[in-house]
Amino acid sequence: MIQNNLAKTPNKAPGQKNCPGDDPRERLLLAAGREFAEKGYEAATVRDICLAAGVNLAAVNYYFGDKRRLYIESVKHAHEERMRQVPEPDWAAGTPADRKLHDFVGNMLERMLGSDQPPWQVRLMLREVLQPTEACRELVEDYFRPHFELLVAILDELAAGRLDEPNLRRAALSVIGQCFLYRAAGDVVGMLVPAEERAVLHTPRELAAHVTRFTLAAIGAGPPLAAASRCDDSPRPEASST
Amino acid sequence: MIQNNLAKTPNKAPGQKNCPGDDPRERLLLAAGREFAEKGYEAATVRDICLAAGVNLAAVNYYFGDKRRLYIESVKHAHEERMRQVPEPDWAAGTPADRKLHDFVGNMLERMLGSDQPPWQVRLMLREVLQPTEACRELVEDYFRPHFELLVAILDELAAGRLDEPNLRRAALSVIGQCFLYRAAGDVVGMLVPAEERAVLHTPRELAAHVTRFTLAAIGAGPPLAAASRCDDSPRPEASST
DNA sequence: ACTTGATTAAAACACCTGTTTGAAACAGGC
DNA sequence: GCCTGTTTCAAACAGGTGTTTTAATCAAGT
Repeated sequence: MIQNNLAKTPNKAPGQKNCPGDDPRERLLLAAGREFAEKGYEAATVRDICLAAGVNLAAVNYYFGDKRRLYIESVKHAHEERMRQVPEPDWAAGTPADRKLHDFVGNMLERMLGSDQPPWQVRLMLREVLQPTEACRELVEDYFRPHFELLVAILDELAAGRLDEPNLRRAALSVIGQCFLYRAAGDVVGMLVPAEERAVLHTPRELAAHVTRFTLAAIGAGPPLAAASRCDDSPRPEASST
Repeated sequence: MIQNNLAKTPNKAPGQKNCPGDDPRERLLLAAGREFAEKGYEAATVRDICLAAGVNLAAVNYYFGDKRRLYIESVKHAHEERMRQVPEPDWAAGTPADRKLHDFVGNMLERMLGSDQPPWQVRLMLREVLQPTEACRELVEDYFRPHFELLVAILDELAAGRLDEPNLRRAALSVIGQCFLYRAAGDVVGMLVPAEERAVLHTPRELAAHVTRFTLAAIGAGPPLAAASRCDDSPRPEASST
């Protein structure tokens, strides 16, 4: 009768868990993620979460034991789901590096901003980035570091070995920073840029083009933005191996 | 006896308000700012704030009427104080634009990261940026927009009129984004970069140098990072000097 | 010295929070 | 049938929250 250790997973139907109203545990994870993402850990209440999930108040204790553990699990869940939603691009051998960079940036912006509207999973992860808790380290190792290393490798290819590791890392952070701003400070950016300009130029696709051009020029693998340079016309063909 | 409208300012000694233990209102504003910056709006309690400020619990109601209004006032207060602490650079006429960019970036990083440790005022403003409340619009108009316009003007000077307004704005956001990342996601950056490298290269001074070089190269006003270009040796003298 | 108004202090007030309880409902095994 | 373990439910708990009240204190003003 006394439930000292938590019920990991309900006993019924362990095979089929994709039905929407199926698993109360799954429903809790989903509702909790949404609520935490929107309001933050403190402001989100387990009562609202349970109400949104359509489960009893005691379920959070039954399945997770604690609000804190529910939060951690919901972060992991969101991150796993988001990884499934947006897979890393897989390039054919011989794809030019500048194309890879463009795809990578586009992919990252797509994941951050979403094609239609920013997904709550990213907002939840953003909270972890800004104020790390226990769930953060895992998030970094499983999710951010592989992407980061991939970006560094692409930049290394673009620089053709002319940049050492520290400079490659800083350049990678410059790329990420450019994208990250639109995600984290999107509201403020929206106040600084005219609305019509935002509607046209601040789409994931346009932003990806801008960030890619900006970065290629910065590391010397593409023409500068203000393109009236001395060595124009030939935008450095060395990095477009094809 | 009944205090329907709030006491705007205490009656005693309106002239001298710089004494540390002087004005309870001032002390509340300070303690509230610190507390809100560290824990966020919901997690910070008026009891802790009053304890830290050394005032009675009822003082927050007496001077501000409300927790929410105390928060808003503390944000404004922090922003005003931070503006006083780090004044905008004032260049002599004829200062080369690339020098201006370097100073601007250094100033922004200094303000964001602090020379010794990140100031709580910025952390408080950061929260507003990430999740705007009523205090945000005022913050943007009074604080961010002037800096943003200044940066756009510098970039315009560097591009020598070869970039239109939208592109200038996007370039400015690229500059801000590069700096912003280290502030907002500093912890995650710290996990991705080796500690010794961070200690040496992730200081405001070094970061300013990197961001400036990156940006100058991107808009075509400086040599690219991987500097083995075809038109090498002469890194576009139009904006050099120093 | 008395009055007046502003300020402080302690206690109490509702209300909401995360968490726990104990019993009821449900399943499958014998 | 009955029993067993799992899952749900409504109610209550203990503690903390923002806010309000009430009286006490203080500093002039006259």
